[in-house]
Amino acid sequence: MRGEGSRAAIIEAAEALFASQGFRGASLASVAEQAGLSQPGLLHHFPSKVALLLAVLENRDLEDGKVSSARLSRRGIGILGALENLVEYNQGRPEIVRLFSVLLGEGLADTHPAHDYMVSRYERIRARILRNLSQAEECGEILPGSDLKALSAVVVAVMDGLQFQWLLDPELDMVRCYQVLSDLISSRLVVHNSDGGSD
Amino acid sequence: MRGEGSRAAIIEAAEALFASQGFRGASLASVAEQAGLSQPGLLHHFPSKVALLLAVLENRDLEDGKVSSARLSRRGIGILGALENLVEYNQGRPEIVRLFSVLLGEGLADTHPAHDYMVSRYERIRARILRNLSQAEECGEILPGSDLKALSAVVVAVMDGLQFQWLLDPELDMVRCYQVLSDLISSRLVVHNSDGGSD
DNA sequence: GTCTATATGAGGATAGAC
DNA sequence: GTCTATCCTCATATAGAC
Repeated sequence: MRGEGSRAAIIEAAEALFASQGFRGASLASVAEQAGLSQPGLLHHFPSKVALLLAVLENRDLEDGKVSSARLSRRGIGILGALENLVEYNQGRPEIVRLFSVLLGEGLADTHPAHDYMVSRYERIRARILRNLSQAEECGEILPGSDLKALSAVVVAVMDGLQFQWLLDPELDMVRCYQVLSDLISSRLVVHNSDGGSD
Repeated sequence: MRGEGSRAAIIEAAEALFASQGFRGASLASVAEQAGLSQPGLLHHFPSKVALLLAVLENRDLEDGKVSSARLSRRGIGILGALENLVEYNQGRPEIVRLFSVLLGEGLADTHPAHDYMVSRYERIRARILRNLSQAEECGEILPGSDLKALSAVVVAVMDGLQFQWLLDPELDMVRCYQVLSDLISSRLVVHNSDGGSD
């Protein structure tokens, strides 16, 4: 009981402290304290600080996978609305957004333990959006001839960039900003039939 | 001679090392070594590590000010093209882009010495773009009724977000991606007269 | 202006008791 | 599974000689 409870408490504490101080900035002792045990006690559950970081990322993938598989399952152009939901969802959990933003910055260094994770994360995200957009093009939901690969990168870029601005200035309304992009795409690229396109 | 030369060498070295390792990750000793002197020798020129960081940022503002005052001086909707030039320019200097991206991530923590700098930096950038877009609206260059404040944030967000993706995947073509957004804005919001609007 | 030497502290990780 | 005690390394910063 106390064993598994500790592990979860450690991951939760690490999430919070890596988010607010970064991986480098947060000490194992501070994580341990917040989790309610000693620093060597923490290292009983995770062999090293890097292992703890990887566990935090793995745990996030797990948690987010539950939500996003439901939220992002829409096909074709519906991805734009699904991502808007995600932006709205994220606006309610600044700590998680901060965690990824901070680790994204740190992870740019190719020697950082989160580097490979970030590289594949963005490959995956862009590929997913591209798949939806390509599908939308094939179905005639959007006009052909656009550079959908570039568009995918733009959509991801806007979401990330807005997060940084929002974290620096909580007054900024990410949803409203995202909608500006989404509306531009819809009104310019999307075919608006009366006989619908989504299921 | 050796005095001023050292100061410049230190700032250059710090720029490179803060970019690749972050402010926290780079040690004063490593900066000093790359600048060709000892760590206490470095601290003769800058009283502390934080002072060195602020000097690096100040120096960047100075250097970038020279270029950007020339590049970004276009009025009204011309800002979109000016920013495209900036994206292209940035694609040729990954180290500077990395510096800002890394420090942006670190600077999210409100205790980080670069935090205040980042907050005012983004306020300033958005305000500048908003000013241009408002001007464009008044001149009739773009259709009235858009949320130009949100649009400004979106434009900035794309530029930043693309930089992160590019740093993780140098294959990504930032200019091409930026153009996708720029084209969306132009074709949807910009009034295309035959009698022109820019001087 | 630059150096060597050093003070001082923090952080990650290990050893071994309970 | 958790603790205390400890080791080792590294980093910032200072003192004082040249």
